Amino acid sequence: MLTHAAEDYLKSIYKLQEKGGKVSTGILAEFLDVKPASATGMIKKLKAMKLVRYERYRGVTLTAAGKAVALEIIRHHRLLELYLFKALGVPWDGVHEEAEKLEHVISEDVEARMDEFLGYPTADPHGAPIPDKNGVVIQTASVPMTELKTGQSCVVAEVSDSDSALLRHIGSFNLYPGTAFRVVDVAPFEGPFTIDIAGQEAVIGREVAKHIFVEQVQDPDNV
Amino acid sequence: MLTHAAEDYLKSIYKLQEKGGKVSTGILAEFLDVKPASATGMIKKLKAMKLVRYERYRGVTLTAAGKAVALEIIRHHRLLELYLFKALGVPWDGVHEEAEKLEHVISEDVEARMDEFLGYPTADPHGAPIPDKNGVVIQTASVPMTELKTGQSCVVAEVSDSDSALLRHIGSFNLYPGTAFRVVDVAPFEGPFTIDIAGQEAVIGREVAKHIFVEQVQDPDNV
DNA sequence: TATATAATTTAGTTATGCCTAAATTTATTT
DNA sequence: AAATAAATTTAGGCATAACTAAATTATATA
Repeated sequence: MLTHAAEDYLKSIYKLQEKGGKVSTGILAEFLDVKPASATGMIKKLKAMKLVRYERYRGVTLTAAGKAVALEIIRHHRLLELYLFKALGVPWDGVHEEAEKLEHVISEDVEARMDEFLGYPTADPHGAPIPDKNGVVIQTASVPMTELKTGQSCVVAEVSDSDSALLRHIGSFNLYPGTAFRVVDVAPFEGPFTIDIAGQEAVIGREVAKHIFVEQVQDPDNV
Repeated sequence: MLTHAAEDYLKSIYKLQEKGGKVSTGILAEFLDVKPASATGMIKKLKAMKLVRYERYRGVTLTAAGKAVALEIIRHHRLLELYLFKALGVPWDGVHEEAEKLEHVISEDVEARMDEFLGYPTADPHGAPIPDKNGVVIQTASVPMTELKTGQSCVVAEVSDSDSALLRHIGSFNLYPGTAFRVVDVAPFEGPFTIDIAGQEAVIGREVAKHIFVEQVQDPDNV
């Protein structure tokens, strides 16, 4: 069996690999809040287990076996988040931290039971896709809210889940995945977004907007 | 924070202390399937944290602080067992193993939510008492089934939870906590018990009977 | 092309928690 | 009271996973 640390490394490599191919030791170390030397050490162990491809100074990528493990852990994490949210009422800004500990520990049996209880869901409370039992992920094409222009309408697809204070803030505007809104104004000089959410206006700063991803963008001028 | 290993030691010391006061290093090591030298090492660390009282060759006991930690872990474990059983349908011979891993990892918040969901229960699926938030345990006066005589009636109070094959076997007779039965016959020379469970007869060997604890014993001759 | 800077790796250290083997202490017999 | 048996402790190791500091390699700049 893999150690918790090894599982965390594989999960992180997967996530970093998604946006940019090969993953450097430094990026990986930073992502895991660990010194680069520590990352080198773990990468070597993972290579010996044939879970990653690696050449010194050349970065690391997952093998098929490594990717399968990474997706299994991510599936655990996201199913747990949704289960904690729906079955136990844990607030959406708290589920990430809790799932981070549980993901390494639940059995496949319990996972299957949660999956069934939830009706085989495809997204977690933050809108992130839940890989299926075979590791298939349904990716949606979403863009950061920062790319929106005045007048555009869209739906929240996903929100970063790592910062719980940020999640509480976003939640205070009811900007959950699935929520529709329209951009009323974009202030100049990198200014904030004023948006309309079901009749309620809200002002969203750029730093916050970076962490909100939207889809189904409709430009009213082209309709 | 305490390590998982330290929590397991405290839990074990508590359980051994219940039946027999001071706990020797050897007994503790055997219980945890660890070498006595390992137990000595951990005991010293626990003493430094003021969680146990200890003098070499004199055995170990929990301090108030240590007992509080032990009861908290036991509460986690038993609430988890019941939650897995009731909310997710995990069979009663599987909940122990799963809870053993989860007990060190769930937050107090999630524990409180499970407690509420379950309606503030007082016993786990095997009949073991669940300590309350303040560490108060309601002990019931139960006796091993091996002490029963022909003709006596009683109710199952508790069943050992550590051996899952044994639990499956006991479950096949429907001998769950709360189940009433009457002793029809006790075979001589340490022989098996024949019992009547709601009209169904079952033959229970002595090794199995040792792990079943009963209460409310009624001797029909004295009624 | 040479050099400076940044990234990465190596080597050696620390801490936890387990192990075995040998030495020591305590308890039990005779 | 001495010998034996049992329990306990000490001492020395192993594995994991982090760290720091120094050495090496790659990349960018002049």
